[in-house]
Amino acid sequence: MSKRRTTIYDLATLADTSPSVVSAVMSGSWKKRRISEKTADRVFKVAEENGYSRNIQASVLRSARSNIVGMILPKYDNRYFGAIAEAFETRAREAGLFPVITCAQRDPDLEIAAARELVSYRVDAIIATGATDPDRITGICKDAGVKSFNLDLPGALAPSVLSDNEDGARTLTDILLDHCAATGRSGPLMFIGGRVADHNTAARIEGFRQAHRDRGLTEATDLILPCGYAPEKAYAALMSLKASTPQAIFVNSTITLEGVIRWLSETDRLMKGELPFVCFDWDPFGALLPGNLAMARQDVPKMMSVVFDLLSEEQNTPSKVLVPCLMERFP
Amino acid sequence: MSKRRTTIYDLATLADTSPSVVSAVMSGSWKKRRISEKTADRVFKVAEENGYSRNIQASVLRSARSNIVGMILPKYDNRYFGAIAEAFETRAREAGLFPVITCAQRDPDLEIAAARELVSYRVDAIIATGATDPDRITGICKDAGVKSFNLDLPGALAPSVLSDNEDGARTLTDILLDHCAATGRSGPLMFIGGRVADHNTAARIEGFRQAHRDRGLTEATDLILPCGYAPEKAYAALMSLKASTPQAIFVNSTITLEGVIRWLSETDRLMKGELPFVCFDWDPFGALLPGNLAMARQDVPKMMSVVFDLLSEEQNTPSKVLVPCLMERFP
DNA sequence: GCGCATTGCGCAATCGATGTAGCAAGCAAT
DNA sequence: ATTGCTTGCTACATCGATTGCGCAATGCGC
Repeated sequence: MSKRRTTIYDLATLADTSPSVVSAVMSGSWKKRRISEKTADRVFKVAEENGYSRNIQASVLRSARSNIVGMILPKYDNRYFGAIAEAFETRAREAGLFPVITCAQRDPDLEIAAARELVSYRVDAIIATGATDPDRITGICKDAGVKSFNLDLPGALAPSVLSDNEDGARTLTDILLDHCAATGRSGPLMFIGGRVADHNTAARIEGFRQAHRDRGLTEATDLILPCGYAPEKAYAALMSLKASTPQAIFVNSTITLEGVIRWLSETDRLMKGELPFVCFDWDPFGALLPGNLAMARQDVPKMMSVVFDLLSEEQNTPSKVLVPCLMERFP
Repeated sequence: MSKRRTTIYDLATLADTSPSVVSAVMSGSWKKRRISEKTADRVFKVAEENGYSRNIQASVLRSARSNIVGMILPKYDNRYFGAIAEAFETRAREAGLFPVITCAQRDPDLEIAAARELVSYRVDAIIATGATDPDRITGICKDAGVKSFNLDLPGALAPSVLSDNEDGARTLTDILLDHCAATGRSGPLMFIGGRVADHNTAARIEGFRQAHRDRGLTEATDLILPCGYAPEKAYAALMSLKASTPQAIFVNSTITLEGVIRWLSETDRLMKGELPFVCFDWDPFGALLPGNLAMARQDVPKMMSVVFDLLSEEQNTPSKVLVPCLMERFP
């Protein structure tokens, strides 16, 4: 272990040339530097033979740009964030950048620590996904001259890319209401999951309300339960329901859906498909559960596309892009 | 953007001291280096005021160790790999290391490229998770004097940590066989998903067979379908079933389960819970599907524990640790 | 045989942090 | 007054790659 690694100086000696030439050859800038093909081949050969690997730290130290992009992600425990992680890595590589993801566990302090850490690594940009305090992260980036972007949750100080939550929620609610009308259900709908302070939850509640208003219905406010995202929270909220159970449910995320399903299952309502529901966010198994009418699948590839377009622009001014959700409807 | 960043030289001027002192203070080694508390406080203050952030590239370049650990992961699209990613990040941070995960999309070439890239970043160690060719990765690491470990799939040249696939499969099969006996089913069981060349699939098939042998049964070999992990593959395999349908199914992964469930659902068998199954790997929604008898949940925290214990050891000699699965049984 | 352009390459400074070696000041013991 | 030790700090070389500048050699036209 830990033998000294081959450097451009070693290769220069072996290829009987200078470190500058080796550097130029290995970094790909050798044509611009007018290195002859013959010399370049010689360098490539000895590099190959000696298992040379460029020291990126040294390279980054010297040059201004690091070609590293950082992403702060809350969790890896659902398909949405998993898809974001994969799409991010793919696009970053396509753009010739090295992707670094760091998971902040939905912990505000960890988010800030992660941002500082990424800045220490001299990343060219940070994408803050679902951050609790995006503007604070943007602040840290600005101090260091690092571009920053918000994904999934918007901030006021940097470009933000997110799903059109309001429109998605309106469509989902329409599906629920149509189904109720068709099956002769007339009671109130329930909205469960999320936090009111959370931008996305607020937007989805607004969409939920609007769908009601559009039909001249007044939704029962007491059936709106933004009890947090965690499955246990939703489960507890449902168990302690005082009022009569709802006719149908709008579930705010797949994480919340886990709790809802547990409740449905334990109260013997699941298999009968007795209680129709829709869900914001998509999961392949969740899609197959009885009673599931539709899921709003967020368009991750499109969102990431927009982010990387913004990334390639020179300036880094606040803006907000809404990406429509894809609707997955089940028979 | 891209204003010049504050360095230890700037801080040295501002705090009226030398760069060495600033370096010692910022790296935390100032007590050992006998810097007075007064001076240290002065440095801390100007660092704070100027939003100083240490240049890790410069630091790593100078010192031998980088304190970066890399992980190569196939995908982020299921709970198992998601849990691995999170556990890895958590443990790495606890150990004072910076975690970098890179996703190789189950692509052998990308795996190798990823290994080379991580080596370029001078990582102290690489954990290859579910790699198609772990020994090749170990080779690249050895050339560079980097420690390497295999997770989930074993290699011959580096320490390997994986689930006890054979034992888990045997237990799962026992559950299936018990259920069949109790419900008067006597036909053959089916094993579906995975690849025979894949170590884990082979081990699980062995466990599956053993459970049969232990009861004096001869399982029908033609019902062992290692058709790959992808949902579509499993779906296609099931659709083109010539023989009579099996009495019960052993599903080799949650990814494969997606295809199985689609088939069950489309052939109208799912909701009736007509076809009992078990599954290697766990998923919260999958756990609630009708007919699901049990899932083998791999003990990710324990596996990661073992990996980091090995990581802290001096040598890096091949070995193999099997971690038992946790069984989740459903009523 | 002179001037000028082009080709191919090397020199040396530089990026920012680290740590060894060494120096000056202060104090105590002899 | 001298020696020896501690304290608190500074100077400087170093890690490995990059890059502006310059220099020698060659080709070409006249």
